Amino acid sequence: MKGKQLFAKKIAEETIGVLTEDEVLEKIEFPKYQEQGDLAFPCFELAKVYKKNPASIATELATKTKSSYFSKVVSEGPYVNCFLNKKHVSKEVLVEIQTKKEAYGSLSVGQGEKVTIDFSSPNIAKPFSMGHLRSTVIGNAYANILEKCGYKAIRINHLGDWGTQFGKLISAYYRWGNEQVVRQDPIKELLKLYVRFHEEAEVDSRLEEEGRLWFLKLEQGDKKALELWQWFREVSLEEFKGIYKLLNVNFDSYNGEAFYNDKMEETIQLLKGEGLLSTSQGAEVVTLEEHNLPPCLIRKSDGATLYATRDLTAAIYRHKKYQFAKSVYVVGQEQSLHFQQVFLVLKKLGFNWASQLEHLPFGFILQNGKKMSTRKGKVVLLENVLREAIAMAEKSIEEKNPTLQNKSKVAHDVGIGAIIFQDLKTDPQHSVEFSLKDMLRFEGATGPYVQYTHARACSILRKSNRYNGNESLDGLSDEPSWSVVKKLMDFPTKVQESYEQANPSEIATYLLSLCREFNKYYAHCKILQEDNQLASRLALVECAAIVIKEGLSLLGMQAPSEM
RNA sequence: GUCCCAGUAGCUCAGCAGGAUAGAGCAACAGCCUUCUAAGCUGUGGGUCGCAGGUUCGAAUCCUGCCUGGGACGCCA
Repeated sequence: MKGKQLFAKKIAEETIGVLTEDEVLEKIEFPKYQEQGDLAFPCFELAKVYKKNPASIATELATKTKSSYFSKVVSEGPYVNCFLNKKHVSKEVLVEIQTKKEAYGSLSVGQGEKVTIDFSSPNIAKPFSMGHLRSTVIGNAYANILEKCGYKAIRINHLGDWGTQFGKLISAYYRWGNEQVVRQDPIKELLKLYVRFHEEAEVDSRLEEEGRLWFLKLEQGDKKALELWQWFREVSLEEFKGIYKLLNVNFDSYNGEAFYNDKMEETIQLLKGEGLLSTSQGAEVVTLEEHNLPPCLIRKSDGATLYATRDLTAAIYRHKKYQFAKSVYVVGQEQSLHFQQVFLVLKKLGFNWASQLEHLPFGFILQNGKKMSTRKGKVVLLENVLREAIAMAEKSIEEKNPTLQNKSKVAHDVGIGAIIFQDLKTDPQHSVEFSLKDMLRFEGATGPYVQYTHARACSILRKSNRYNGNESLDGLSDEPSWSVVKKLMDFPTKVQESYEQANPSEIATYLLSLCREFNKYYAHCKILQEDNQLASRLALVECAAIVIKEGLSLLGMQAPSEM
């Protein structure tokens, strides 16, 4: 990275009055092909100013740009190509990583400020679906990235534990439910009831009515309704916590929608006080005509509250409680309009912190090109998938490394890692077709591939019994190791990009490229070989292990040292 | 109908604050384990970057229109 800065400085010195150092820095690119060097500066812009052809400008600049940091600077067509001094730069990079260890790549932009991050948020009495998996792993990874950037992340699981759906469920339970049956396998039975409700409601419209009525009762504190709700919530949460344990995800708060019940009246009064509420078709709404958006529904015509009311209340509560610098919602893209509305209503209420709210949408998990639907009962249960992944990892270990210690722990880390990585490697915004086959794949561009690379690196370090990381090194200048060093140099930039774009997949794809380079290196160089480069090679292996482990940790994955 | 998102190799995806020869993985085929973990590495084949215009010295990348798929659009969340 310093090389880039220096290159920019040198170029700027030669183009005084035309380009500033920062402008040069912006234009510098990384050539695609190794023969073209490590850094490149295109001269098209200068050609316009100097009214000369870019190639001759490049030639001129190339001869003038010199530093002990560069091994050579040459022109190639309209580009000035810079080759860094491999030995010099690699030594500096390796020492930096060895010194900073897992703190390598950390940023301080957050300055310890708080960011609340609302993610996972499954619905009570429904199975934990693949869609919630996305929210969970993306949210958790983004929270880790925020922390890497100096923020204090507050992880909030905004449980879907309130709403009309519970009226429907209670109604269904009273119609067809049986306590014994539900106790045996709560979520599965409750889902059955929920699905049946929707099936029957299609032919009998009175059911919808009844469901709404039960929810109203629930909201008014009806004892029987509350008891059932409480029961549904408890058994569900228990099951969810099992999944979080498997995924190794923790929350600072499980305050779901119900938590805001007694706080919503205040929000409604606030809206009323500001004169924002109006009545429309019997419901109370905040109009957003000036933004060309449909109105935000605050209270239904039957007096019950809505999703938006709860989200408004939650935002206000969270700001009061945490004084966040940012508040992020990792929720599916189908809710984009909803968040747009909620954020605008808060702005209309005069909260200047409304601009610090951010919806981080993600795409659907599709089945045959269509969104999965819980209502029709067509869901793939996450827990089964996780268990299957672990079992497959176990089988793999039996085949490949039967004498491994800690087999079950490693199988867990690898199986879960495969699932998490599969999800995080694609851009969150993109919808993805559900594929069990891809999730359970351990070869190629997968989590286990990255973990395996790490384990290999660790294995070498273990075998080099004399290496302790304190040997003085003189750097490496061969091509295979240089490719790895360049990747290692990229890590801080990637951390920053993944933060700025709120995109964990930046880290995942980066790790794949680093591992690819490392594995090439591993295949082509004998590392444990007694010569005067041994310490440098081992340092390279150690640094690769550090960065891979830290990268995986940002994604919420473990990095076993053997597998 | 209005708005949002996507369309890159047979499949899954990178690349998209414009830049040199469009990259991986899977699948197919051909190789590499008496030497650091073969969950790996090497090679071969495979592309009108949805279509048509435009901006630019230069477009997969930016703009406009169209086509295709998905989603959202008042009492679900």
